[in-house]
Formats: sequence, structure tokens, C-alpha cells
Amino acid sequence: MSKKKTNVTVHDLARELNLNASSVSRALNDHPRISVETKQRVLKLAKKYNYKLNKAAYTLRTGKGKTIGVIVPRINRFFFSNAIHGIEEIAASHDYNVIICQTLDSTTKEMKSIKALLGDKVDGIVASITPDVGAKNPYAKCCANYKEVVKSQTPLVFFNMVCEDFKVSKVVVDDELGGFMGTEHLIQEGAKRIALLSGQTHLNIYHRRLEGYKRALTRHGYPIDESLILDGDLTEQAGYECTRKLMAMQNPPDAIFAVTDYLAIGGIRFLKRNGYEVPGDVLVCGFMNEPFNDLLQPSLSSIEQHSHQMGQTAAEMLLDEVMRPKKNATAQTVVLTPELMTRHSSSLKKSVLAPG
Amino acid sequence: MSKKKTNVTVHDLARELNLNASSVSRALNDHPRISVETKQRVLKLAKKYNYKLNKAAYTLRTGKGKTIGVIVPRINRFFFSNAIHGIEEIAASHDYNVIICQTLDSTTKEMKSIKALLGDKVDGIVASITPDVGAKNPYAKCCANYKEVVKSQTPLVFFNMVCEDFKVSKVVVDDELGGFMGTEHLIQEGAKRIALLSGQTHLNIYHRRLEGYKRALTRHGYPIDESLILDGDLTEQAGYECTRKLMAMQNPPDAIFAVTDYLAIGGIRFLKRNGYEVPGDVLVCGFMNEPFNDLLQPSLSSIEQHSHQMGQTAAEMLLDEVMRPKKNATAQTVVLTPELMTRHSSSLKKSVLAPG
DNA sequence: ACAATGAAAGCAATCGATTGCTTTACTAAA
DNA sequence: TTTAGTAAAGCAATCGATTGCTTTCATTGT
Repeated sequence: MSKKKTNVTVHDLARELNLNASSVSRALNDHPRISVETKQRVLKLAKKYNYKLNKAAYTLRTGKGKTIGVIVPRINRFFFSNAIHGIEEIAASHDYNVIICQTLDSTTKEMKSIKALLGDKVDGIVASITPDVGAKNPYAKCCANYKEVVKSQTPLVFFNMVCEDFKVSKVVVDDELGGFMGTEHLIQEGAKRIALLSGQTHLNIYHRRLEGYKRALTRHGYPIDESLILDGDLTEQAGYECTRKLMAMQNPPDAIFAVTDYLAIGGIRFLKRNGYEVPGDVLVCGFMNEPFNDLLQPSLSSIEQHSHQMGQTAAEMLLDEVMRPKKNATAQTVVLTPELMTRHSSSLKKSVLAPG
Repeated sequence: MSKKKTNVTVHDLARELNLNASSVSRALNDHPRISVETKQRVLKLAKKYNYKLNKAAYTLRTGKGKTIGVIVPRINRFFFSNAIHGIEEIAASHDYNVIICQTLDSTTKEMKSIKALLGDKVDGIVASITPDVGAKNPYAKCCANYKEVVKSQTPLVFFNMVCEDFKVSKVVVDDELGGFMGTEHLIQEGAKRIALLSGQTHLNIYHRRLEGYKRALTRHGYPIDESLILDGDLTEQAGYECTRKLMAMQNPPDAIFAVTDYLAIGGIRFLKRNGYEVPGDVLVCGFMNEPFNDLLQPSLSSIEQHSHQMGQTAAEMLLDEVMRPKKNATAQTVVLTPELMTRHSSSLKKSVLAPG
């Protein structure tokens, strides 16, 4: 009643055991210079009183907070929530907490998030950067933002969208290969003229998908017809419009590869509404492998980016760096292999997966 | 080189200004007992040196951490990631951080998450509980889990799935009304025999949807035919199977209301595959309003639960409680009104929204 | 029998910010 | 001129855990 003993401390345990707080601390941390007997006694009492480390005190003293920060544009985008899922799993398994920040696609908010996390003295940060799509150099501001993190000596791992020239670990998917795989797949399904619904090609990831597309065409002896490469927003609406233009051509494509599932969906909508069969008349493949692709009609083929694994890997690398005695700058880049998910939209064969 | 002055402290500022740390602290906190002049000087130097509060020290001293914890089953479910989005927005606007924990549908992990958050001394917790679907009383364990939170005096706000009899604030959607709205909508669209794809009716939220369904039927003078109420998993597969059974009846339904969009999608898949037109032969309405409902063929009508707003409201209520001088137990429950999203699957009229 | 060796535990400072309680130093009232 | 009154700033303890440096004992070697 009187004392609101919110929580048991090492001092409380020490008092009851006629020990000093330092001994209790050492016992709890399995320090060698403490007798086994004492260790047992302490551990037992700690259990009994449900002792819990006061993280604030721990952090203040040691500088380590057992917490990692995550910065992403928006957590309600499946790609990110799935990556965070992976990050959280790994963190939790190491008894680390995860603090989430979203930039809402604003470079300014990104800076605020970084400041907040550094202020919290997080042990490390996992981030997918927020490029400024409207700027001539979309990476200028956000990379300047993350300079702060590097300057503060806080371990940092990028995933998905990265600051290329930073000497920190990164986890990305091979977008070029993804572009290649999707295109080659369409070729193998018999496509002769493959259009690319592209966009925001000043962003590396989309640019690379474009390059993969070109490489596949070249590899298979197809000409690169620039009129088949359309650039626009990455929205369903844009997909619809671009597809309209494509099909109005003298020599319309017989396959469409979109750098985003939403673009592909817009394309399919146009095609279906205008009497084209998918995949009968036009093959379609998207990119991202949104979780609902299976549910679409036709189900939408796509390139899986393994966002969950990406999150896991990034978290593992970060924690490795955090916990390892700081070996000098072991920045490594992990490149995940994308995976082609063949569904109905791109294949007339019966063997494709999906329920249909 | 020598001193790795990681960060500027109040002491550093004090030294440079020939002041005492306490004065600096008071200046920084706009304490009344400090001269305006000194306040200015301190603030200025703080800017110059980019002073940042050491949260660990602050927390240790005050017990407040400017951090709230969030516990949900899985963050990659759209409903939750969207709610978290709302929570994060509100928290960020008040300079609070958000720590995320997911239970992965395990009551045991839920307990661990709670312990972790309490150990972190978070200022409050926003949670959607993880009932034990397999147990006779699904709420027993998780409610016992959250007793710990209450015991620790940590402010707590539930959203979506709640421990009913806890005297804490809650934000929920009116599931009964949602069930009513969906059913009434189908009635108004001309349905005569409306089946309900239900499931997990031992969970309150699903039970209430069922009750809303019944109330709507009764209200409109429809009989309640128990054979039209099917119980099963909440998966697409289950939706497919249940629909198969329904359509094999002597007197099959002409409308299907599902307590989950996935169930509805499974139902539609069966119907389409077996030559039924949706909405021509059977009207279908789901529940949850998954973000891809617009993209389906036909687009799927559903009940929107306002998860984003739910998160925002929960965060607001929690922060209110956290920041307000603890007025005695002002537990209030906010019940959000669900919204009927009419799309093609449930309506033959041309006026429905959606792109088609 | 005495010093060397070392294991076990205690002491006290530290991390940074906050806050109740002085002390200082003026100003205004008597 | 003396004193009460007050604004401004300083002192020192505190929050809980950790850790370098003793101190305390007891065992062992000579």
C-alpha cells in the first residue's frame, strides 16, 4: 500500500540475500567471478520475485538497448509489413525489440524518424530508403539523411531500396534477373512481341527490371522495340491507359510484362473489357507477387521478391553486427534471387499452379 | 579522437554556459523558475550542439519512456498493418515511439510480448488479443495474460479483439451491425434465401456477425433457416466447400453472405467454376473489405471495418490516458460503425462503385 | 608459522536527466 | 537601514544496473 514497489531491482534481491547489488548483477549475468552457490541462490530468488531487468537503467549504463529500429515508407504495404514480420521474428528470437517508423514517402519525415531512433539509442537500424521521386536525383536527400546514422556509428542495414555507395550491409533482390526471368518466361510461352509497362525508371530497382527485360529479349534474338516500352505511374490506372495505347498500335504486343502487379492488373482490366482473352490473346506477367494474385481472374503470374526472407536476412545481418565485437567494416551485400510464379495470366498450359 | 563524446549532455551544455545541469534541464523543459535570458542561451547552445535527450536516462529517472507498445497476432495481415499505420501516425505526432510485437497466433508468445513490453517500461499498450481458437474458452488464457498489464498499472487499450470484462478502454467495430448491414443489403438487392458462411462462432466478433445476420432476416420477415448457416474455417477453401454444399441443396440460396472475404472468394470460385453467374444467379457479400476486393472479378462487396481509424482512435485514447493526470479509471468503449461497400458481386444495378 | 595466491564478494563511481531543497542575491516594504 | 520576500540558480540525491578496483578470507607452498 505504502510503497509502490513497481518492480524488483537487484538491490532488493541483494538485501534479501545479504549480498551486494554488484554480486547479484554478476550472478544474473553469469559472470565467472561468482560462486556457483551464490549464483543459484540469486537465480532462485529472481524467479520467485519475477525479477525483470530495467532496460532503461541497462541502456543508460551500457549504451546498449536491445532494440533495433526499422524505417520504411509505409507499413501497410504488404511488401513492407511482410518484411517487418521477418525482422520482428529474428529480433524477438534474440530478445530484441523492434521500433517501427514510417516515412509516409516523405523525405522530411524520414529525417525525423532517423533522429528519433538515434535519440532512442537503438542498437541498429534496418531501413528501406524513401527516395524523392520528384527530384532530379531521387537519392540525394535520403542518402544525406542516412549519413547521420553512419556518423553516429549506429549499425545500419539497408534492404530493398538502398543508398548504393554506402559502405553498409544491404539485402536486395536481383531486380535485373527478375526482369529477365519474367521476360524470358513470356518468350518461352510463345510471345513474339513483348511490351513492358514500366515507370519511375530513374529509380534503380525499376531501371534494373527494364534492363533485365532488354537482356532477355537480346539473349533470345528479339529486337528491342522502344515503342513497346511505356513509362508512367505505377498505378492500376496507368496500366489501363498504357495498355490501351499498346493495343491501338499497328502491331500490338502479344504479351505484357509489368514492373508492378498493379500495372498488370490495370492492363488486364483493359484487355478483358475490350474483348481480349488473357492469356488467350495476350500473356501478362506482373512483378511483386502481391498476395492476392492467386485470387484474380485470371490469376496473375508475377515475380516474387521474398520480402519476408529479406526482412529476416536484414535483421540477422544487423544483429550480427550489433552483437559481434566490432570487426572492422564487414559490409556485405546479399542479393536474393527472385522467383517466377507462373499462373494463368501468362500460360496456356494446364500445368500451372493455382486453383483456377 | 580520445574522447568519443557520443552525444552532448545537459552537463556539457551547463559547463559551457557556466551553469548547473539542473538549470539547463529546467531551461530545456520550459520550467517557470528559470529566467528567460538563461532559457534562450541554453536553447541556442542546444541547437548548436544538436543536443538530444538521452531517453534511457529520462526513462530511468521519470519512469516515462515516450514509447507505446503494440501487440497483434501478425503484422502482415492487412487489417493489422493498417491499424498499426494509424497507431504510428498518432504516436509520431505526439513524439512517441511504437514498439511492435506479434504473437503469431500463439498465446504463449503473447505472454512473452507482454513481458517484454512491461520490461521496457512502455507508457502504454495497444493490443488486439490472441484468443486460443482451439480452447473451450478461447479467451481464458489471453485475458489472463493481459491481467499482468493491468496489474502493472500500465495503461491499456484494446482494439478489434478485446477482453470483454476488463475495465479498460476499447475500440471495436459494431460487428452485429456489420452482419445486419450486409444481410439487409442482400435483401434489398432482391435475395430471397440468404446463406451465411460463418465460422469460429465461439469468438465474439464472428458470433455477433451471425446475430446481425439473424436480426436482419427477422426484421424483414425472412425465416431463419439453420441449414443455410454453415460453420467452418475462415479460409477460401472452406468457402469453396461450403458453397458446394449449399448449391447442392434442394432449395439452394440465391445469395451468400460470408463473415470473411476469403470465404466469399472461395464461394465465388465455386460458383463461377460451376456455371453460376455472380451476381446474376447468386449475390455475394464478404466482410473485412480487403484492399484487393476491387480487383476481383466480379469486384467483391464487403463490410469495411475502418482498421486505420481504429488504430488511430486506440492510440489517441491511450495517449490521452498516458498524458492525462491519472483521473480515475475512465474506461470507455468506442464502437465504430462499419460501412457497406457495394460492388458488383452483390448488385445488378449499374450504380455500384468500382471500375468493372 | 608466515607470506603468496586467488577465489568470492563488497565499494563506489558511473551513465544522463530530473527535482526537492537550499543558497544566493536582489528588490521592495517597513 | 533592516528585514521580509522572491526570483534565479546551485546542490545533491535519485532512478537501476554495471564494472574497475579493493577488501576479505581461506587455502597452499615453503
